[in-house]
Amino acid sequence: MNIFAEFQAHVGAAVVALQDEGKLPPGLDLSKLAAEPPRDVSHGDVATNVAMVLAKPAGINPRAVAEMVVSKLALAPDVDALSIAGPGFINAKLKAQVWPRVLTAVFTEQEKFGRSDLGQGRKVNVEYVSANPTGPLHVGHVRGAVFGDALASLLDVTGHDVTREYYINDAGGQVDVLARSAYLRYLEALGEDIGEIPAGLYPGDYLVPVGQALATEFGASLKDKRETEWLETVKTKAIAMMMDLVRADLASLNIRQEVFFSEKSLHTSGAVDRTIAYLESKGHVYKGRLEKPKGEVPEDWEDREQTLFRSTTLGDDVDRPLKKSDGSYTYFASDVAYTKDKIDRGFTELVYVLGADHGGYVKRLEALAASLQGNKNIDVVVRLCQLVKLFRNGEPVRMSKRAGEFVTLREVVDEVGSDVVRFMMLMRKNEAPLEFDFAKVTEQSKDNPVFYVQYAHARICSVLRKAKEQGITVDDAKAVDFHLLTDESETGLIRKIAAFPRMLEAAALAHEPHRISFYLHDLASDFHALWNKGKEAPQLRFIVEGQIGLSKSRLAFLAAIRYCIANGLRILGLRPVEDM
RNA sequence: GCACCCGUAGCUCAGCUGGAUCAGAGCGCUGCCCUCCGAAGGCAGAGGUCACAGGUUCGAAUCCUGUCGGGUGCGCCA
Repeated sequence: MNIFAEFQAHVGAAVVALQDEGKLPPGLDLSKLAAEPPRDVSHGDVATNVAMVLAKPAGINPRAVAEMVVSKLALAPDVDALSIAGPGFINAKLKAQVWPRVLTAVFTEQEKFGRSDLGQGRKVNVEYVSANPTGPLHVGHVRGAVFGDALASLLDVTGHDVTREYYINDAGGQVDVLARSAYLRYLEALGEDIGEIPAGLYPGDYLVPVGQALATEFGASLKDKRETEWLETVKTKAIAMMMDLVRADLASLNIRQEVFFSEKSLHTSGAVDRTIAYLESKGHVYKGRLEKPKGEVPEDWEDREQTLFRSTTLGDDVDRPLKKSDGSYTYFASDVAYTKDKIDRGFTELVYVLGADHGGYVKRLEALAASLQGNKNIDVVVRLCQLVKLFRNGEPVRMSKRAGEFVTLREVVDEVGSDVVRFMMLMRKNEAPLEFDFAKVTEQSKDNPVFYVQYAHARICSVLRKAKEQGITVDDAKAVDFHLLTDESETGLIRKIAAFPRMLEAAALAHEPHRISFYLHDLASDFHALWNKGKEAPQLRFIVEGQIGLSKSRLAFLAAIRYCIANGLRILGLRPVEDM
């Protein structure tokens, strides 16, 4: 149940009715129409901007439009009073009966409360993490991983057909480096003294098990061969083992992607050749020269003719090379085929969650989709996640890339827990940098938002337990009289609950899961306030001595708040706790 | 040089895709609230020229242009 969506539907119907009567012109664009909670509760329960939206295209002044719409809306169910305010806002006060209905809806929908069909089953591909398979994930990957996962869940509950995907960069030079590094560990496992790991190779000891596995599987058979003979074998094994590592890291954060897409497969299947030939036939590929880069010029820069993707005509800054000087394909060439593959799989929205350092990549991804979409309409949504700055007791945590001395994802999760990591990553807009202090996020106080929200949930559970001990239980919404909830702080909370579905839709449209975190913090805050009110005003407590009817309605009300918090937390990928 | 992101209270940040007495929350500071459902909480006070200057319209923290400041990136790495 979404009172705002319902009201908006009434408004839409009113407009149609007025058009039928010839009072409003046909063909008006209603896409900007909104029904939302007013800033100030004293204005009412729902507000709509119809009049302002339609005034100009209809050529009628806003107040007049508002009056016409009001005359129709007066007949709508649940509407108690309407008023026109300011430049033409229509404020509606809803009948008292809606609030009990909201609570009844939550109580019956339970885990499903908040879901919607906003996306109408649209096929959305959410690609996130996609870290090179050369080692365990580190802190730099955490934010994108959590963000992508939460966003995918958010799109899922709002009616999208979501696929969570990881692109494995298993085709470039860095996996050759991986193979050479693993080969050293293989020699080590065979008993050779390998000494210090040479610069340019991966020194991390997470490759030791790979060496051992190679030794077990192949014995000494790879030992005296030339690199060209063992490279593929070692590479395949190493990548497979690194991906197991990555999957385990992700699992520690409760993340499970369903598709792991291999870049290499795009080359072996001929998809890269095919797609580039296709683009060529469409005139998007040509031979030409690029201007010298303006910033720091690479040492080996040379002016040469090359195969280019004409992305500038589709909004990019420069055309993008598809082949290196040695004739092999660039990384971008793989992306051409990969994008085509996604489109062929039926996705019409491609979401990319990338690190902020990939900002320069956005335009070419958009250009790519535009060149490959054919008669479909493909939306590309790129979300960039800013850096996470690590602190411990206010002091920045130093990291050195040398000697594999970076903080791993696993270390962070092991220290503070998956729930804390996830919530903290979502307490900021993705474009804003984020500070993460190991000490603060595990603090058990209101300063810690994760704790604060979980505490509200646990407190509710505590009351429900206590009530049960006293023999008061609520199983059926019909047996509850929600009209008994009349205190301001109660109705305020009910309004907030009623806004939950709308909040989710808005967050999904904006691709901003952090809104859920803020909503939950807000809801928890209102709840804690109500709780404390009961200390001074005993009649506001949830369990009121001698008043079973009132107590039951309060308990059912609490249960509704609980569903809201729990559902929100689950979308963010946290487990609501009943006890702490 | 160009592109993208950011600039809101002393600090960390929200601001619901242009809405209304809208300039907000938390921390920090000051003063309060447990005989009582979990004080691991709550209430109240103080604090800002929304970086700056123009523009768009009924209306701008939000959109456009320019300036200043911070971050990221800029062919043959992935």
